[in-house]
Amino acid sequence: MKKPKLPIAKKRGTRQASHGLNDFSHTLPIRLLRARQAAIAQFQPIYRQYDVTEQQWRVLRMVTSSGSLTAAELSQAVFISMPSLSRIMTSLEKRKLIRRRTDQHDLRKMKVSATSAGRAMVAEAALWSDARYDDIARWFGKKRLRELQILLDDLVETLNAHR
Amino acid sequence: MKKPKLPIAKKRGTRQASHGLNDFSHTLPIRLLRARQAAIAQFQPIYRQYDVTEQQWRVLRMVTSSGSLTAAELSQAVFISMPSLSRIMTSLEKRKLIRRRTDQHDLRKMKVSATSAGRAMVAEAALWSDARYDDIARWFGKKRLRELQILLDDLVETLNAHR
DNA sequence: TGTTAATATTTAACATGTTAACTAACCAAG
DNA sequence: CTTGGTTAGTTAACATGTTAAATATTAACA
Repeated sequence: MKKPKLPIAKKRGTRQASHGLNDFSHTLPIRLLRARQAAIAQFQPIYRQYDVTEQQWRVLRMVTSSGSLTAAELSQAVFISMPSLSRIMTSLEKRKLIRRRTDQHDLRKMKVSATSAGRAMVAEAALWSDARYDDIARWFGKKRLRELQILLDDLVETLNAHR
Repeated sequence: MKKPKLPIAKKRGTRQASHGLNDFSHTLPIRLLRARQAAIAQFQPIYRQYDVTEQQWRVLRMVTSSGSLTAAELSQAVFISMPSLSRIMTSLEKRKLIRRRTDQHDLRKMKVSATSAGRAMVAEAALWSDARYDDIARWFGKKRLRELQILLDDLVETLNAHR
């Protein structure tokens, strides 16, 4: 309620960093998108090297680190919708990096697990990935990074509470 | 250089909200993705009502608020790649919400502008959109929201500086 | 001036995001 | 045991993200 609207954030010559709330091209969704792309870009060389997409990497890493999950559990964990996950699993299965089996106790469920080839690949790539993650923490500051993560989680919680 | 590697963040039974740095399923890219989806979800009713996607809305709003831009300028402003933008413009043009004309001074460039129908639609939808944005600021706290935005911008700057 | 390099946009090919429809298997009554 | 509702997963259809190639135009310069 109210709309003082600020003096339009005094357009500065650079037209760069105005942290205003209603500057189009700098809305919250766009900021989050930009941050995500910048973050992913840091890992791009690794994805290239192993010929996987960011999403495939998320799936592979999760499947490798957990014994064996159902598709639904995996979907939740890596935050990829079931339809997308279904396609990704098909492609990873073709490459023999993961395996899908129907659960013996509930024939609707699919248990997903990594092949030894998949495990080997992730083990190798994870070294680079972890190092990159440490770089980011060092450059940005561990404290600020943690602060950002908490804010992000809180934002999600707040928004989901109001739906 | 160095790898103290922390005591693996002492696995806690819950395996839920640890704000740790290397908990799969809670990496920075996934967190940013989740936050973005939660934010977009707040505006979904509006997109539905006007039958536009989030991206189309970004384009429409920017085109409407700026007199007339080139496709490249628009692409930068709304953070959508030229290939995607090209398709989006085609679809918005079919719906007669925007117009494309070749620049008279440089026949390579395309000037994009909103039709009066496009302007009318955005003017109406923007009321709802702005209200939603204010809601978010109120729920989450203006101060924290600004803090988050600054952190996001700084993260982008930091990451882009190290490429 | 004629060749070549650079710029702006589009198209193509493929992976993913999203919504809805579809299939198969479970499960709770009756 | 069978009807009807629910759950898990896939498929379909369409929009977008991404990379590379294609086109057209402009700029640079020998």
